[in-house]
Amino acid sequence: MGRAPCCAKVGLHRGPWTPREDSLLVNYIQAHGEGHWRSLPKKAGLLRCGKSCRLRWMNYLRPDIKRGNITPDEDDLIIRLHSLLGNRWSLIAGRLPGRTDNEIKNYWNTHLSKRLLRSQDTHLTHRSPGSNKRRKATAKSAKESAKKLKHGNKKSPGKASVEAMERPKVHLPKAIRVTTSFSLPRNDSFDCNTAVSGSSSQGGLLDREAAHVPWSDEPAGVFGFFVGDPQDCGQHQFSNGRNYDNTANGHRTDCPSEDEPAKDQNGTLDKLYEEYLQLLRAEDDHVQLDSFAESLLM
DNA sequence: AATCCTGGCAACCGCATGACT
DNA sequence: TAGTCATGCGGTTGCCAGGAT
Repeated sequence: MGRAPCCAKVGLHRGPWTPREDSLLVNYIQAHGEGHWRSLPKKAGLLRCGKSCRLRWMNYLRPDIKRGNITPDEDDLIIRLHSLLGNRWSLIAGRLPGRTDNEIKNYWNTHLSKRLLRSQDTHLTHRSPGSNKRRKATAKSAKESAKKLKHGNKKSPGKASVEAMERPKVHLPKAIRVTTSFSLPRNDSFDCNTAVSGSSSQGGLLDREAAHVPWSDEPAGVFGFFVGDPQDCGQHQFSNGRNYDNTANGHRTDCPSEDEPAKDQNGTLDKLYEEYLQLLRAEDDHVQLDSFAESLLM
C-alpha cells in the first residue's frame, strides 16, 4: 500500500516552537477546532508540518494539559498500568487526566525504569547500590546503546533483548484499534476526550481516544474499569462505561450519549471488574493478567 | 572558572491502520 | 480492489540546563 510522505520537508520550520507559532496554532484551533492537521499549518499561517502541529497541540498547548511533577499517586498508577499494558503510553495516559503519552513515556524512561531497575538490582542480586558515578555511567551507556540501535535497525530485534536485560518484565499485547461506524465532528473530540477520569489515584476508563472511540459513542465491548490499588477499592468507583468521577480539573468529563447501551452490560462489566480485581490480588499470575488485559483490549 | 558529563524533555521519525476515493 | 490520505502511536534523537570534576 502506498504512502505519501507526511509533508514536504523543504521550507518548513523544525525544532523548538516559538511563542508566535504557538499563538498562531492556538488561535486557529480555538477558531476552527482540532483536526485536518495536514491542511492546518497552511490555513493557520504556520511553516510547520501537520504532524508537528498536532504533536505540539497534543503535548503542550492543549488547555487541559496538567503541568508540574508527577504525583506519587500518578507514579504508582503508571507503574501498575505499565506492568499491565506495557509500553502503551497512550492507554496509560488515558488514565492520567492532563498527562500526555509523551510525558508519561519520558517519565518512565527517565525515572521509573531506572528506579525499578535499581530495586530489581537490590532485590535480585543483593548487591549494594552503586555509587552515583556508577549509576550515571550505566544510564549513559543505556542511552548510548539506545542511540546505536537507531542506525540501520530502527525496529531492531536486538532492542528487545537489551530491554529484557535492563527492564522488568513488560507485557506487550498487540495494539488494537477499536473503531465504530459512528463518527463525530472532530471539534467535538476535544471536550469529550479530556480529563476522562478523576484523580489519578482513582483510576479511570479505558482510553477512549486511544481506542479511537468518541465519548458519545458507546459501542458494545468498550467500557471502563477501575485500575488502582485493590486495597483502596472502597474509595473508588468502578466506572462501567458511565459512572465515573468527572471532577478533574473542573472539566466536564462525561459526554453522555443519547442511547446508553452500556447500561445493558452492567452485569457483564461487574463480573469483568471482579475478575480483574481477583487477578490483581494474585499479582504473580502474569499470564492471567496478560490474557485478561488482552481481552479488554480486543 | 572552565570543561565535561548526565538527565530531562520537546520534538522528530517511521510505521500502522482506518477512511476515503 | 488498490492507491492515497489522515491520523495516532511508540521509539528515538538532539538540545540544554545543571551538576560534577
